Amino acid sequence: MAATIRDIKNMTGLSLATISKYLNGGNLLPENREKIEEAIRTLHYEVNEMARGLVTSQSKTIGVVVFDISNVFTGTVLQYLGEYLREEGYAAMICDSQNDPVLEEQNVRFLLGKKVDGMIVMPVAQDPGFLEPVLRNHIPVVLMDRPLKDSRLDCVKVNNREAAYDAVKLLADYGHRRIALISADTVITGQERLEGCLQLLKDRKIRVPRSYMKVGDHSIGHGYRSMQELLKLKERPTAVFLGNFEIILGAVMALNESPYQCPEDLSLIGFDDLIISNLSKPKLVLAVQPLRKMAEEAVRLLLKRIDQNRNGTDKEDGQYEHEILVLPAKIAEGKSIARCG
Amino acid sequence: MAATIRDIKNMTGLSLATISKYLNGGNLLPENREKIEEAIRTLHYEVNEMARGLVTSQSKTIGVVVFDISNVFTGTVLQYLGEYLREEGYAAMICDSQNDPVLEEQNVRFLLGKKVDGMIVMPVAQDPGFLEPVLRNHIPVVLMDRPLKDSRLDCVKVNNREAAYDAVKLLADYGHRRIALISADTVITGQERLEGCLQLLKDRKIRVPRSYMKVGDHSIGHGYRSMQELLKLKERPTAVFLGNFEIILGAVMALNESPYQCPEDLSLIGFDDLIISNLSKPKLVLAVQPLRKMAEEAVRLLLKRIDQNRNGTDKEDGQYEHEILVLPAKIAEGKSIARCG
DNA sequence: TACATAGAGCGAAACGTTTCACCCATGAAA
DNA sequence: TTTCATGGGTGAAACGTTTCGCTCTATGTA
Repeated sequence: MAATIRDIKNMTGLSLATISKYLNGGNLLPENREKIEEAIRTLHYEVNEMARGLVTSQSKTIGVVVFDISNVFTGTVLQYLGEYLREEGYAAMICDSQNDPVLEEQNVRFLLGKKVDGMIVMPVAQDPGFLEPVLRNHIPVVLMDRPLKDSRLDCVKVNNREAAYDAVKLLADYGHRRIALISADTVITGQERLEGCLQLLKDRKIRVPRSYMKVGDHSIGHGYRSMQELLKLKERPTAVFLGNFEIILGAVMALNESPYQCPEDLSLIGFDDLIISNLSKPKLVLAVQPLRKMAEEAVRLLLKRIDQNRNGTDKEDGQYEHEILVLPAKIAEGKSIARCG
Repeated sequence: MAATIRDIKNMTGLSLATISKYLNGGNLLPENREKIEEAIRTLHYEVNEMARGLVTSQSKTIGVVVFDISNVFTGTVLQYLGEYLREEGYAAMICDSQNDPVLEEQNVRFLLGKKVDGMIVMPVAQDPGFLEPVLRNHIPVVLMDRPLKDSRLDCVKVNNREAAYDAVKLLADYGHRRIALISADTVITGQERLEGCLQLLKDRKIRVPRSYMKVGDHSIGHGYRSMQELLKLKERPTAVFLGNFEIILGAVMALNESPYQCPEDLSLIGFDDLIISNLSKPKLVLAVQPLRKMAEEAVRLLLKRIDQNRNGTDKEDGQYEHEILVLPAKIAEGKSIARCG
């Protein structure tokens, strides 16, 4: 039904090889170039990527596996990933793991069957075992956001520990000593941020009562309940660190329902995207992750690996030194922190 | 590098045809079946979908084009779509149009080049022209959420008009007469909801002052500002209809920052997902869209079309009667509406 | 003039499947 | 005994590209 290269051959009288050369940007006489272009136009010809893929053994398709597609963080990253991949002619096959390691493993196998040229993975599992089939097939993988303990895996992440450290430092610099943390220990990013917070508190010799440590998961509910509980304490904190977007959302809701004001009664600093800073009042001080940059670097790194693979540049057994790219989250100014004492 | 059907042939002594038959679920002697299975296991064989696709001219891939991947509504729909497609062995290639009609058109062409078997589109353009190349190639398309004026296009959507009508009716039934609307006219769904609201107000002979009509877009900002303005009016409304998720988010934030309480001072009813009902207090009354059902039906319909296409069941020129599936949004109970007067 | 060189084009083989038409037993029905 | 269907199996031709090695012509160089 659809036009093929052979139709163009019949129309122009040129050979298949020449037409193929044209399609792949080779040199030919302007005259022939013209002919081919006209044929393509009138025939509505489009390259059949499956045939091309069969011979080049490249699908020009990247598998993307995300821990949860239905949240804003993931959505934003996917948006940027899509952009950069498209620029390079790659399509993204996106699979959602719904925070389920079993589903995640299935996703990886599924994409492998689809012959993707590479994968970008935001993992849910803490153990890299599920990537074994990918590595065995020498398909390049780049992790995002969450590193895994395997020396063969590249990763693009954010300096969670340092950024969280700096965030709490800011609170301390403003004179706060009663600092509460609402964060998560269910994922590595949360753990790292927590570590950063605690490190600073230790460095500054600031004691944190048990009741100020609200460690749960990255959910609206956890943020909401934790903030409610904090506000009920006899000795309320004067400042709170909020570990991610969902936690911020929940915590701010709880605060707004209370009689307390930010920053007069409570200073806030948050970690994550900046959409929220536009809507919350006063504007929140935030450690902002460079999502766009992360996506760009992940794509760049993955495409580099793919290229290395094709040119056999990789060492014996497809082993190369893995790269861990750590991008800095920057503190964006706002008005949610008041001087204390 | 990777094992092929030919390796299996060499290992088992069977013919290519027989092995292919096995792969596609044909009948063979248990003995041979056994042999093949062992060969597959030891060779780590996996079907090369590109070769298969080339001869069957099926990629087992569906293109999904969404107006904006970075919001929760889209994310949730994508999650469900992915599930159902996967069940049928299809992968999803997702493209984000970033609310830009130009990008949308590019996305469609790009996916066409990738030889997708069908497309699911949540469109940004109001004009169906950008789907022309798809229709010309006889690739089935199913629209979601937003119908387009073209008799050849199937669509799965929600009864926005009726649900909005019912939502406002509920407010009226509770005795409210000063009802404000925060909604959008920039997309067809918003327009339909608006129409539903206005129809009821007309039926009940309830007058709406200009200042109660907050028509903008489906954004947090619009919800936030509109609510602020409504609360500043000398004659405040006693109830407000909130047109979608983002508007709810913004409006509730603004309300929480104000001295007014819901539902004592202001009754609320919202349109969209139910994540928010868990977090807002009091629990919001919502017209909930059956997102899961929508995804299921869209996939079912699309796969039906693909099947019809293959079996040549479609009428001359690939014309069949299009289907517009309208699913009911249901009002979910909550506590955000108080009796009035 | 002779000779190398580069550019443009060509034919044919390959990529890894599916599928068509055909073959051969085997066993049941006539 | 012949005929016929049936189940399991086969070889070879597709599918639509890319790519390898070759030819031919024109151009520049000695």
